[in-house]
Amino acid sequence: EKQPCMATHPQKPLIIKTGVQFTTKVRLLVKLPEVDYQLKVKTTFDKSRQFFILTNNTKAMDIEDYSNGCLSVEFRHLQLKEKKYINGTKGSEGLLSVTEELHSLSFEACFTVQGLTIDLETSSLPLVVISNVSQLPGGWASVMWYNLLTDEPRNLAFFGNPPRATWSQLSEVLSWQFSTVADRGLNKAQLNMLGEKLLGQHASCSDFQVSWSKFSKENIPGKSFSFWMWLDSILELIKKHLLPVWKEDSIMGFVSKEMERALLKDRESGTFLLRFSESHLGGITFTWVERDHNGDVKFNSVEPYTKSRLSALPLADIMRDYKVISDGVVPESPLKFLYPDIPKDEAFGLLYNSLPSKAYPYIPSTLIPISQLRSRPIATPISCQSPEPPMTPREFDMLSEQLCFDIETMSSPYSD
Amino acid sequence: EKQPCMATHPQKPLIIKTGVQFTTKVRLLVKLPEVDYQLKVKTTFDKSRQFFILTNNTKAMDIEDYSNGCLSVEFRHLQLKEKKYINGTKGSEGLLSVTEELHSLSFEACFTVQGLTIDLETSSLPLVVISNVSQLPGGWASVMWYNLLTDEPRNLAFFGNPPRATWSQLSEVLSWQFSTVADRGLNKAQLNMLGEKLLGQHASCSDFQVSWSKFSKENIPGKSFSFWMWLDSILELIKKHLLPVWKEDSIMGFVSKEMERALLKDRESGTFLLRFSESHLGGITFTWVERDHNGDVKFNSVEPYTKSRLSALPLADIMRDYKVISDGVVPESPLKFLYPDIPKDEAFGLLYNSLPSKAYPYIPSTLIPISQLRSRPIATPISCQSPEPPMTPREFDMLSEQLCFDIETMSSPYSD
DNA sequence: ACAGTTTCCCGTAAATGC
DNA sequence: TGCATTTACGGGAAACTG
Repeated sequence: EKQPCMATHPQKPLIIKTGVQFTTKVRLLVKLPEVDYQLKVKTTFDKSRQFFILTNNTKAMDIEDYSNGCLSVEFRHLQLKEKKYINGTKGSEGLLSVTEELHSLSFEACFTVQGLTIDLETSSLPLVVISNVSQLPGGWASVMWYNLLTDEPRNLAFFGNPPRATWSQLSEVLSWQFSTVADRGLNKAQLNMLGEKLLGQHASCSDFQVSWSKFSKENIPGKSFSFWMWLDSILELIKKHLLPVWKEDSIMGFVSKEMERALLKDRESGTFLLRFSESHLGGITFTWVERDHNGDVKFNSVEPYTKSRLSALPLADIMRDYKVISDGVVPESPLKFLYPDIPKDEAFGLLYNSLPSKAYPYIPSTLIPISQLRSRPIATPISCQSPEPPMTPREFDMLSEQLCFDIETMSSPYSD
Repeated sequence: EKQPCMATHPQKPLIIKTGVQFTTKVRLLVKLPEVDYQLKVKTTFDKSRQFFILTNNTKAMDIEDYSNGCLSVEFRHLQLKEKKYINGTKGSEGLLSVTEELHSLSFEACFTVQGLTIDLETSSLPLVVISNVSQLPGGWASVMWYNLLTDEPRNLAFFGNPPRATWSQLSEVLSWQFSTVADRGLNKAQLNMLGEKLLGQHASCSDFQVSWSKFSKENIPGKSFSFWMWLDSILELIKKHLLPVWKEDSIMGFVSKEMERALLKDRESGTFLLRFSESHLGGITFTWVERDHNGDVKFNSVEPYTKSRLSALPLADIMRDYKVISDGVVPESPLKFLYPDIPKDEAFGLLYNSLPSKAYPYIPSTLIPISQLRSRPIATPISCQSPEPPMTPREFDMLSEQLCFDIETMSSPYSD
C-alpha cells in the first residue's frame, strides 16, 4: 500500500475553536490510472480525546480546476464539538492543560484497482483545540514552542516533556510575532529588555535556555500572569489600538523603568517616551522628564492606558491633547519631544485625528486626557546592556515518505 | 374529550431567538384517576412556518414538588432552529416582517383510562421568533401592540390587519416601558412631547388613534427610523448608561427644542437641561442658556452623547467635568443649575465617580469632555401643551374552556 | 472553595436572500 | 441594487466540573 510521494506545502500546527468553522484540503500526490474513479475521503478527529466533527465529513475527490489534474478535495464548514462522556472518563492527558494537548485530523480513502485494494491515510499536523478565544494566547504559545523546537511532523506527546529553547531562538520568534501582527519586529534593545525580564542577567548569554514553563506557564514573580500572557496582551493592544504609532516606530515599548530614567535624565525638559506596562496586562504609559529651576530632575509616568481607554481615544490624540492641570492655571501639555529629541507634532502629527465633527446645530465635544499633577520623588537611573544576534528560523520541511496524499491546506480563523 | 378547567397564570406573548435556550412549563389542571400514570407531553412548534425544536421535545409529567399534587412538566433548554426549504417555498406570510409573524408552541398528550382514549392539547400564546438581537425592538413592538389591543389568546393573524390604538392607551404602555426598564415612568409633559411627535397637534385629543404602521413601521418624516425604534434606542441607553441619573429624575429627556428654549430663556445663565436626541438613535444632549452683558440670550447644545462615549465616561462625570474652552483661557464649566434652579452638584453629586485611582507610581489621568465654543444664533421659543390622563392597563384573563392542561410558565431571556 | 474550562449569548460585522 | 434577514464569531460573563 505504500505509494511514491511528493512534498507538500509547509504546514504549521493550527488552533481550532469548538463550534467555529474551519476548512481543510487534501490532495492526492500521484495520478490514478482511472481518472473518473469516485475516491471518497473521510475526515476524522483523533480518537484519543473528546472531540468529534459536527458536520459532514465525507466527500469525493475531484480534479482541481486550475491544476495539473491532481485529485483533491476541500472540506469546508467543518466544526468540532466536544463529546460528553456520561461516565466521566475523559482521556488520559490529565496533567496537561487544554492548550498543551495536541490533536490531529485523519483523512482516509480506500479504493480497488485491478483487484488490488489500496488504503490511503494521512493526518494533519498537530492541532490545539480551544473552546473560547480567551484560550487563544495559550494556544499560540504551544504552536510557537512546537514549531521552534521540533521537526517531527506529528509528535502529539510533545508537551509531555517539552524541550527548552535557547534565548537566541526564542527572541527571534518573539520578534516575528510583532512583525506579523504589526509590521515591525523588535530591535536589540527591546529584545534585551525581554531577555532580562525572562532570565535576569543571564540573557546576555544568547544560548541560555528558557523552559516551557517559564515561558508560558509560571507566573512572573510577583505578578498574576506568565511572561507570554503579558507579551501577548501587548501584541493584542498593538494590533487593535496602536498599529499606526507602532509602525512609525514611536513606541520604544520594552524598556525597564531604570533604563527609561537613564535615557531621559540628561534630556531636555518635556522629553518623553512610551513604554508598555509591566504591572498590568495590555497597558501603555508615557514618562516625561522635568527639570525645575534648581536643575533637579523629576520623572512623571501617566497611569497606563488600556484597551477600554484607547477605544475611547486613540493614542495619537492622547499624545496631542494630554494636559496637566494645577488649580486655576491654564492646562498645559508636558510632552514636548519624543525621545531623543523629536518634536511631538512631528512624531505624531500625521496620526492625529481631525477633531471637528459636522454635527451643526450642536457644539462638538471631545475627550481630553487630564492629570492633576502633584509632587513626586526622583528615581535613580540604572545601566542597561544590549542583546544578542538573531538566528535563522527553522521551517517545516514536510516530505511524507509513506503516504500518497497529504493535506494541502487547512485554515481556521485562528491561524494566519 | 373536553375536560373541566382552571384558570392559568396570566400569560404574555414572548420573543424567542433561534439558537437561544428557552423554557416552558405545562400543568394538568385536573387530577387524573391514576396518579402514577406516565403521561408523556410532546412540544411542537407550529407547522405554518420554518422553525423546529432542536432539542428533546418529549417528557413525562410529574407531580409538582411543592404543590397541590398537580401533574406538570417543565421543558428546559428548548431551542428553535430554522428549517431550510430546498425548493424555496417558505410559508405564506410574505407580506409581514419577521417580527409581525406570530407563532405558537403546541403541547400534546394522549392517554387511555377505563377504555377511553383522551387527547389533551393546548398551545402557547403567540410567539415572535427572531434570529438576531437587532430584531428585539421590533419584536417588543409586536408584543406591546398585541397585548394592548386584543384579548384573544391565540390570534396568530393579528398583524394581518392590526387595529389602531388610542393615544391614551398607547401612552400608558410607553410609560410602563420606562417604569419596567428604569424604575421611573413618563410624566405628562414627557408623554405630551411624544404624542406631538407621533401625531402632531392631535395628541391633545386623547382618543386620537395611532396606526401600527405609524408606531413602528413607517419612518418618522425626515428620519431613517420609526417612532418606536427611536424610543427603544432611548430605553436601551437609559438601561445601560443612564439608570442612576434617570432614577433621580434629572433627565427631562422628552422636550422639544422649542419647549426647551421656552423653559430656559428666562432662567439664570448656566441653567441647563438634559434632552434625548431626536435626530440620532440613542443619544442624549444638554442645552444651557447664557446671557451676555447686553442681556441677550444664547442657547448651546452639546453634540449628543451615545453609548460609545458614555461607556468611556458616565453621564454624571460628564456633567461634573464638562468644560468650555476659549483659546488661552482657563476652561470653565458652563453648567451651573439643572432646570429649574438646582445647583449642579446637588443634582448629580451623589452619582459622581470618585476620581483618584490608586495606581501609585503613576499619575492618575481622567478624560474630560471639552468643547471649543464659538458664537451661535439665538433661537425663538414656542409654546407647548400638556397631555391626557392615563387609563388602566388591560390584562389577560385566560380561562381555557376546552383544555385540561395549559402552559403555566414559559421563559426566554428576551421576555421579562 | 476554586481554578481551569466550557457554555451562554449579546452585539457587531459579514453573508445571504429576496 | 438595496433592504431584510440570517449567520458568524469575538468577547465578557456565568455556569460547570472535577
